[in-house]
Amino acid sequence: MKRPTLEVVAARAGVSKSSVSRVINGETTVAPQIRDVVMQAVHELGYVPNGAARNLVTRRTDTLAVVVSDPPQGVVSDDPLFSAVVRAVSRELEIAGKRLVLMLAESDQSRTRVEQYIAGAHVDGVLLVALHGTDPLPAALSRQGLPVVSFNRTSAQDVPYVALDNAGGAALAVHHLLERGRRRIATITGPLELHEARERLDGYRHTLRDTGRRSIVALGDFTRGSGAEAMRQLLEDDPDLDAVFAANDLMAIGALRTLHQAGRRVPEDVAVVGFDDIEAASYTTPSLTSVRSPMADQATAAVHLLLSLIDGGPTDPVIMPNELVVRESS
Amino acid sequence: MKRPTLEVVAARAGVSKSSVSRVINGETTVAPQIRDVVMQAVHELGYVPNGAARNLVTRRTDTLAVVVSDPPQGVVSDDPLFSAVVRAVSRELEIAGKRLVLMLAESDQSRTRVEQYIAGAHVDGVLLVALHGTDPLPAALSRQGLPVVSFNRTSAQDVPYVALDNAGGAALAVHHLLERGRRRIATITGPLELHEARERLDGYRHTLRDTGRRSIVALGDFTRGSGAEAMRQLLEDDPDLDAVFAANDLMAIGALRTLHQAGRRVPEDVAVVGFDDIEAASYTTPSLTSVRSPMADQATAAVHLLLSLIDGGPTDPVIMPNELVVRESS
DNA sequence: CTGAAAGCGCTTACAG
DNA sequence: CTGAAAGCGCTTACAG
Repeated sequence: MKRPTLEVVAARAGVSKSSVSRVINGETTVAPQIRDVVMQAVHELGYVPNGAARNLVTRRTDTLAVVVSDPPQGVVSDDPLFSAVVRAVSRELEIAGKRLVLMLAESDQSRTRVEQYIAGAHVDGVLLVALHGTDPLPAALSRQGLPVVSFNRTSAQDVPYVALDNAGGAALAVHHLLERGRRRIATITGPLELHEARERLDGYRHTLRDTGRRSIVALGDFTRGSGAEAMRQLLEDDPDLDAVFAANDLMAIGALRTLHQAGRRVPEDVAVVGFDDIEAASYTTPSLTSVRSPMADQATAAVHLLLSLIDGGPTDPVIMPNELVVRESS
Repeated sequence: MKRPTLEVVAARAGVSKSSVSRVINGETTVAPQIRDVVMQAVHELGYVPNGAARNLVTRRTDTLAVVVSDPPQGVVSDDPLFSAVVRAVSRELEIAGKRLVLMLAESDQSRTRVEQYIAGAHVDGVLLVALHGTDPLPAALSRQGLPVVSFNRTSAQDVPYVALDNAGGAALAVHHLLERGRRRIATITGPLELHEARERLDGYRHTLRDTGRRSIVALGDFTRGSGAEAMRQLLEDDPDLDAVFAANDLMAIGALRTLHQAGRRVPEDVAVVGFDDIEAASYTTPSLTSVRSPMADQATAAVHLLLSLIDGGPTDPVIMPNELVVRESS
C-alpha cells in the first residue's frame, strides 16, 4: 500500500493541490468548506506530508543537531550528565516542534562526518556539547554559516553559548565550609586545560584569599581515581586539613574513599564538598554535599538560545547560577 | 554565499549533471578523467549534496529513529541505562553510516507526534526502547509498514526484538548466594507488570525450588525507596534471612541503607546482590555485587537486527546473556 | 479565496 | 561510458 500524496488527496477532495497544501499548513485564507472537505480526505487516506519534499522546497527541516564532542573515555559522555542534558534538550525541542538528530563526535573521523552532515542541509541549527574549550568543531561548524550554539564556553569567539557560573559555584562551596568552621580547606582540581576546571579553581582561590586564607591545591583530572590519589597527597602534605572541595563529584567520591582508608571521619575530621550533584552523590556513605549544576535548565536555555539565533533574535551568552545541596559529608 | 548545487558543479567541470551524480555516488562506470575533473570541481566549490533532494528521489534517508517510550519519571529514562544505550546505538549507527533521530515518548501527546513523524517518511526504520510490554507504540509503528525493532520483548507479536536473559541472570545471582553458603535468600521484585520484573522473579523462584528451598518475596517497583521499604518488611517478616537478591541495583541500594540502619552487617550478616550493574553499584559501601546487563552489547545487537530487517535479512529474536560482577556485598 | 504552473536539487531509466 | 529528460512530492508566487 503506497503512501498517498498531495495529489491523491486533492483528487479525492475535488480541489487543487494548492488548496490541500494550504489546509495542511494551517493557512487562514481557506474557505471553511474547502477546509472541511480536505480534512475529510486527509483522514480517510491517512495522509501525512512527505518530509523530504517539504524540506526541499521550504529549505527548512525543523530538525536540530545535538553534537556531543568528546573523546570516547571523555568527561562529558561517560558521566551522568549526558543523559540529563540529552533528555532536557529533547523535551525542549519537542515543545518547540523540532526534531533532534544526535551525533557523537568521538574521533577526528566522526568529526568529519558531522561536518559533512551539517553541510548537507539536513538541519536548521546545531547545539554543540563539548567540554574542551579548544575543540575545533565550534569554529568549523560556525564557518558553515549555520546557526550554532554551544553548551559551554568555547574558544570560537562568535559562537553564542550557555555556561555555568563555575567560579560562583566554587565560592558557594568554600563559603559553606567556612561557615561550618573549617579553617584548612584544600581543593582537588580538574584538568586545567578545561575552562570548568580553571574557573572552579579560581572561585576557590579568590574566596579563600578574600578571607585571608591560603590555598591548598592538588591536581586531578575529573576521574574518581585521580580524586583518590590527590586526596592521599593532600593528607601527606597537610595532615591538619579539615575540609576538601573537589571540582567534581567523581573526584569527591574518590576522596571519600581515601579518607575512609586513612581512618579520617567525614565530616567530623574532614568535610567534603563536590561539584555537579550527580546521582551517585546521594548514594555514597556519607552522602555527598555538592554544588548542583542545573544541567536541565542549562540545556533548556541552550535550546532557547539556539531557537532565538535561528529566528534572528538576541544571542547574548547566558550564565547559569548554581546552588549548594548540603548532605552528610559537610 | 549560497550552497552550490549539482548543476553548478557540472558547469564548472564541463560535464553533465548525470556524471557528477555518478561520481558523487561512487559508481564505477565513470571514466577516470571525468571522475578527476568532477572531484576537482567538488573540492573547489565545497559541494555537498542536498540531503532533502536526495532523500526525495531515493526514498531513503539513511536515518533511523530511536524512540524511548516511558513515562517522565519512568524506569528507562531516568536511570543510568539511558546514556549507555543511546551512546552505544549512536556509535553503531555511525559505523553503519546511518544517522540517529532521538525521540522521547513520555506522554500520549508525544506518542502521537512520534507516529506522525514516522509516517512522514523521515526515517528508514525505528528502534524502540520501551520497558512496558504493554506499550501501544510497537504495534502502532509496525502497522505503518516501517521496519521496527524493539530493545525489549513486547506484546506486539510481529516486532523483532533483543532481550536480556532475565531469568538466567537471576539464577546466576541465586546460585552465587547458595555457593556462598546462604540458606535464607529473599528477593525484592520490580513492578510485576514489567516483563523484566516477572522474569527475574521467575529465575529466582525456579532456582530456589530446584534446590528445595522456599522463596521469600517482597514487592518493589524498581525505585530506591521501594527497595528500602521492602527490605524493612523482609527483616520484620523473616529476621533470620541471610541474603537478598534485588531485581535491580537501585532497590539493592535502598536495601543496603535499611540493613545499615538495622545494624546488619553486609555481607557478614546479610549478603546483597543487585541487577543491572549501574555505575553507582561500585560507589556504595560496601560496593554492590550485581548481575551485569550488557546494555551496550544489547544496543549493538538491536541496531544490527534493525539493519538486517531493513535489508530484508533474518529477524530472529536475540537473547543476551548476563554475567555476575562480584563485589563486597556478597 | 482558488488554481495552474514553476521550481526546489537531486537520481535514474533511457538512448545513444 | 555519457547526456537529455523525466520525475520524486511538495510549496509558493502569480493571475484571476
